[in-house]
Amino acid sequence: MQERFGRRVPEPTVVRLPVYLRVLIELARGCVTTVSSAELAEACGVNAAKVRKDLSYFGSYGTRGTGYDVEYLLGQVQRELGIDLDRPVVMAGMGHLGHALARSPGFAQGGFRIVGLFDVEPETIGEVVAGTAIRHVSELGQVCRSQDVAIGVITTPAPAAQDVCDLMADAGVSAILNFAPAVVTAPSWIQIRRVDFSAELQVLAFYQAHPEAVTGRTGAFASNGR
Amino acid sequence: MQERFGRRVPEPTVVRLPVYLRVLIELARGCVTTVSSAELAEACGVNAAKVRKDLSYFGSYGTRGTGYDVEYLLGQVQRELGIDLDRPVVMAGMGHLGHALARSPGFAQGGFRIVGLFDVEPETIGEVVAGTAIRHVSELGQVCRSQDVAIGVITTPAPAAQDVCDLMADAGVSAILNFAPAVVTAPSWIQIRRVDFSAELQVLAFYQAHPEAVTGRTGAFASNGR
DNA sequence: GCATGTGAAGCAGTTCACAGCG
DNA sequence: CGCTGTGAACTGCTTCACATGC
Repeated sequence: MQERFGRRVPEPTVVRLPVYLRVLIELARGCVTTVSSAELAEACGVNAAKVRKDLSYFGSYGTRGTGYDVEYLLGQVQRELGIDLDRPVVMAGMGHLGHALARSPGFAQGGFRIVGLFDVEPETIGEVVAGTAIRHVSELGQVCRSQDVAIGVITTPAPAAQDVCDLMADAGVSAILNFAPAVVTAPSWIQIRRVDFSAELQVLAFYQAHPEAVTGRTGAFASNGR
Repeated sequence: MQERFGRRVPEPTVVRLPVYLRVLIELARGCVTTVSSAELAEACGVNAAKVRKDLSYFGSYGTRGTGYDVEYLLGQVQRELGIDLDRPVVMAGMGHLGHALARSPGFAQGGFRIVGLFDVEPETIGEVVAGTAIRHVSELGQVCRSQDVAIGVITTPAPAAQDVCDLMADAGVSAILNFAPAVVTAPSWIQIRRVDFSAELQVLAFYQAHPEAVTGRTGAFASNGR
């Protein structure tokens, strides 16, 4: 317990951390001071054992017989997610999706700072979104390098996604969040996560067509009985 | 082999199907007629054994010694995903994100048909997006019931998400795709998938802070060596 | 000969169940 | 006494490796 390095953290655990964080913020806002693993689990739609195991990868943050102190646990989860650090981010593709995401509270809230917004359309270039002017994508490399940007977000149409990905890779970006409906490839040291609207719809459609295949997930992505 | 029911399909397999579909469409467009599991795997960023196992859940679509016929496999994957069917969908929350998604090609392409767009802002109501006029959210229930809508998409700000979810649940929707940065709950028979921009960023941030924890995923969401 | 399809082996994440401690 | 923290059991996805069949 309580080792910053050592125990390998399973990816599903990492993916659940933001969910815990969101619920903890909600609890703190509601002036709840203490929460048990069972209550936290309920609110996140997971089970209590999973909550305890997940948290145990990072340390012993609870009090036996009582539960977890909301404020303290909140701080610990934030620290684990590295939210206290400042993380410059660039985004390419400033259509509606780019606009929506650039303005979303998720950025500032997570310690992410937009240092560059890019597009190719002459009429959008110069427009200021979330306090940053949209520039031509040809400037992406220079901005990334000068500001030491590690995270890039792709919100272009599918055909442009791979080109933008290549630009980001060349500019030294080491993590890419790809919203374009395309599979992009990059050198193996670059971490890519895809967020794919139509793929998600298709998964729902699959389970509509095959109700017998529904895994009774009570996971972070599922619902549970009110 | 070749049983519509019987073998349980693992969820990770279901999630990969849309990726295969996307790559197959790309191959077909490029007039590629045949593909091996190794080639398909390469293009999707997974390994060949996984491709073969995944496809085997649905039938024997390949030819030994040759590979898979692209057009035929494409059709089979589409059929498995139920894309041939017509699926009415409603969406609530017509800000930038709603606009972007409503216009995205993922809808029509996947057999999804928008039958209702909803918001509460007087100035957006009446606006026509993707051929459908935005209505007040109070009409959501009536539209869902009359058109037998099974899939709902939530693109509202976080505070409205649970209310909209409740409306959809009451209206008989059985699958919800939630883009709002909030954890919503619904009766257990409703399937919910969350798509959370800031959570994804936070996951990337975690791995930036803990490079040693990176699982060498060559998954559908990762990259591989060009 | 070559690539699929698939049991069997391996491994990772989940769940159990209880010891430990406030 | 209650709830956390965790080894151990379990479940299920992934990977292997090879028989099968074009």
